[in-house]
Amino acid sequence: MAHADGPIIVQMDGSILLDVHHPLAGEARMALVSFAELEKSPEHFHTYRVTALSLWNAAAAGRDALRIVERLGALSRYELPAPIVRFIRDTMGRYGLLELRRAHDGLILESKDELLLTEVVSHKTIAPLVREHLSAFAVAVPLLSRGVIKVALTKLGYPIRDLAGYTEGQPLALQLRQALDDGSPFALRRYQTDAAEAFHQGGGLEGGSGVLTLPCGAGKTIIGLRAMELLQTSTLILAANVTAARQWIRECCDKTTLTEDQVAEYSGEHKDSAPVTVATYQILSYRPKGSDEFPHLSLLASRNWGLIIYDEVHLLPAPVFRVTAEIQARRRLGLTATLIREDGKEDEVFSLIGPRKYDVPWKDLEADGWIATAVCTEVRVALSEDERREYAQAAQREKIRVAAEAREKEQAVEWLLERHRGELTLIIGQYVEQLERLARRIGAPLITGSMRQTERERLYADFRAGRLLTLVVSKVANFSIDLPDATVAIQVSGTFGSRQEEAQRLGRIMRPKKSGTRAFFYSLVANETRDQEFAHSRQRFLTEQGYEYQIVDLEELETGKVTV
DNA sequence: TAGCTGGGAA
DNA sequence: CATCATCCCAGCTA
Repeated sequence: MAHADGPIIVQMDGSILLDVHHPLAGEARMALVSFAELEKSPEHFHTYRVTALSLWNAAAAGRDALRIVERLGALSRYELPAPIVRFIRDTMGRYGLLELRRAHDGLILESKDELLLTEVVSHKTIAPLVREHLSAFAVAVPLLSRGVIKVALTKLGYPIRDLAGYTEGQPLALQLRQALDDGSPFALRRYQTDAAEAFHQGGGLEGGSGVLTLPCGAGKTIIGLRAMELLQTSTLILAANVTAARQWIRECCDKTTLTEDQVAEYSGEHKDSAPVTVATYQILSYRPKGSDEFPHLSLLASRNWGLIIYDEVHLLPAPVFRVTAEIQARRRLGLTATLIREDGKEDEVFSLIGPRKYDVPWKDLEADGWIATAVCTEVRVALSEDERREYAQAAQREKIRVAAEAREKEQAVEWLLERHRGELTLIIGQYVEQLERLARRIGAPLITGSMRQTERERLYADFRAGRLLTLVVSKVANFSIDLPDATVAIQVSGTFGSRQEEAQRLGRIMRPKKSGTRAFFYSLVANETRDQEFAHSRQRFLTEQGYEYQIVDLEELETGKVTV
């Protein structure tokens, strides 16, 4: 039932406006995030959109279309447009109309809807995969087509419920430890147990493939280890870089009963294999030039893996997708902070790894004290007259850089450093030249990709120990998990619209602090330029998670008109 | 055998 | 939309 003063407005085109100043805005956002995606987040009204994929994820999580429509109606200011109600019902209703089951030597695709089955199997992407027509309600499909057919049917709009089950994999006994080497007790947090359980439940059929989304610093690794403990089987872990890979190895040895010889690294440096093997995505997608072979992909078939863990699953490269399509009988766990792929292949993650099984909102962890309370501020600076002229004359792509490198950002950095004097501060940016200039000006060391690892570690150690309070870092901050945590982060420039990157960078200051302290995240933006557009695009994911950016002008800060 | 450098990839 | 990371490998030195 619509209310004259509801917080949301559902429009004919499928967009949903949320009045962020409404008293029920928080509640509405929580409801929306479970079945819609945030598209834009300007100051007063945020725009969400229900998409097929967001609805299927909701359906896979057991949500009901009627309940969603009811909830939407209750929060809506006006009567829901009929086409939207229909879209939600139809889309969610299509999830699981087709089912895939295991037969003696292959797979059976079946549906209670005879017409639907006839229609999809005659489609040009599906027809070649059909081996035999068994009845009006079922066709036979070869085992190896399991992944391909799932991708094809999701693209057709009829995602399959995959009930074909899994191979058990080679058994491997392991337990999480009760206490660590230093004697401190080790126990899972509630949401970690729940997330692993959500992945596992349903046991042999539906459970065992899917994605868990958790904030940076929520302990994704621990959840992976718990999944291994639930399954007691040999496991292949795929990580985004060697630092992360080694982190997994350390955690396996520290926090489970696995011994060092049971855990191996498979990377450019080491090509070892063990019941638990950790490999990088890059080595799997390595192809010698001129060749069309992937020499290391055979790792996936080299052992009878019972579980494959995809760390940072949003980074999964194309060749790994292809093999993943062929190993659909292995249990698959995807872990990520955002699930957003900047290349738009979310539907393939959905089809090949599995639907989202559990989602821990950032604000929930904040409320429970597992991550710090973050205060986000967008600080606007002006272009100088010279810069304005340069900006006006520059070609489209040049404009981006001119705005991103606005000199007044340096002044803003100095002001903020003064404001947070004595606190551990990271200054993060995208252009090395800009960062070099900035580092010189404030007299702080700069870390970029070209600095050797040993040198970086020395600076990180100084920073951690508090001997060094300010550190300027390039995109190294997007990747390395060994980067120390700070209480203040100042972002001077970033990749076009990358929500992933913004989340990572905020994550740098999210480790829980001593009680009472807060973490500060500043994003510096050049006024009246494309810098703004990019900044807002980047902020979308965190806005979806309930973070609000206070917008201030540098001038207002300097004159004391506003405080942060 | 280890450690560094540079090229190429995605 | 380009920039800057990363990684892997080959080839070199010691």
